Amino acid sequence: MAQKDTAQRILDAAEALFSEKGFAETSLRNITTKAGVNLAAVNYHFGSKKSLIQAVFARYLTPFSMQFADQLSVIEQQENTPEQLLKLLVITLSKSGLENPEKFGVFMRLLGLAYSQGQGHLRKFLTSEYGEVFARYMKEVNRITPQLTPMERFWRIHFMLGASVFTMSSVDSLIAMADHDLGTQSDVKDVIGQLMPFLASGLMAADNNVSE
Amino acid sequence: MAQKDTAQRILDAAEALFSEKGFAETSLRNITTKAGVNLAAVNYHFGSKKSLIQAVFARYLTPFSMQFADQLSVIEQQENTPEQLLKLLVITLSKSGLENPEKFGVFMRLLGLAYSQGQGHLRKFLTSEYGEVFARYMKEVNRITPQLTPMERFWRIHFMLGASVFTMSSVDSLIAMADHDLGTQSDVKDVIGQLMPFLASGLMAADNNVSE
DNA sequence: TAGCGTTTAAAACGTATGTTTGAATTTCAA
DNA sequence: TTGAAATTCAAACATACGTTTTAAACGCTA
Repeated sequence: MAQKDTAQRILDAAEALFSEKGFAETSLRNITTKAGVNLAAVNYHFGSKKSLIQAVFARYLTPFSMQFADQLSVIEQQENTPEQLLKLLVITLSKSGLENPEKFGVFMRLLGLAYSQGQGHLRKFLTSEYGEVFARYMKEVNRITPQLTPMERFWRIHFMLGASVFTMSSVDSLIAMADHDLGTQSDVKDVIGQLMPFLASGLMAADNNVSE
Repeated sequence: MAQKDTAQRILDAAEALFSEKGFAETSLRNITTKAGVNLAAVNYHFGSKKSLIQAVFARYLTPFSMQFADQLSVIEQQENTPEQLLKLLVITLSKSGLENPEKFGVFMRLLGLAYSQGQGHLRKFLTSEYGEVFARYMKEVNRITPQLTPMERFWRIHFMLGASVFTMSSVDSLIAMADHDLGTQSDVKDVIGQLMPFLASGLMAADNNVSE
């Protein structure tokens, strides 16, 4: 290798800039300047900007999905609470290259972008690569929520995902806002501590027959 | 006017394209082509692309915030349930130019973009224009959740906002997914019906002292 | 109708983007 | 050490962007 590892430094710079400004707003010149590599290195190592975006996700998601598949084998053979299933996600995230809260926030921001900005290629790439593991997790959610209709379960999962992604996408500025407004001093772990009972309660909420 | 109303047709086209592709991904040529007007008309009527983005939001939010301020005066003088406060939001949204679900989805998608893509000018514009009404609403939330610490309340509000924005941002494709997977046939009203008890339950969730 | 401010039109400007090129350089096994 | 492959580099390419310019067309009032 020439000086360290060009491809990895490109990934580092790209992931940081993507999570800050989005995909279209981040130019290859931004990335290569921050990475300290030549402009053409992106197309040499990754082929195109689209492939680079996919590679940024793959670096997180491939180790995560493997770790997650392992943990699922355990969970699948016991009874679980909603909090346990949620904790499995959080713990696996922290064991697959996302140990420090900063990386975690970046990852969640990327995940949010994949939903809001990912037009076609990203969506297809993600579902084709990691759809299977997700399906196994959903089976466990079904097991612990037999009282829910499939429709209720479907939507509540997405509500939970939305609350998580939205919050963690801008968790730094939200923490700053909270600390400023409330005089507290929180970190990402505190936020996750607040988030989990909220999600569990929402998932298990009583019937939604609201009287007019 | 020349043929109909150039400025309004620009706003229509811009709002549709912004909500589909985001701000940076939508060019003025996309907008003016869809609107059937000349390229220079955007800079003539709005001054710049940034001002156009702000104008797209103002067209929704200005009538909404006025309607909302009125409704708040009523709410402020009675006891309310979480569901009532949530319903106030939904109803006001549907009474201020967002009556049909399609428009509602577009609006929520724009709101999500304002969070994830709005760098500086949008954030400043929104808070300076509509921050006051939001503060009044928060006062009512405080009233009905005396058992929550300020920190719990702060985070749960953002969790609720996140679930709403995230879901409604891509509500069309989520509905399509649900209908495909479950064989159902839902609309935006159904999703809101699912969302409200989820949010209310999350907001009122019991203490978050999770045992290890 | 004459005149004036408003609005539209087509074209061009300067800049920034993703990508490609071809030569220079580095790497590493033979 | 040598030579082929892998990598880096500066430069240029073609394209798309936001914006500006200049002139023509329109709408309205006097």
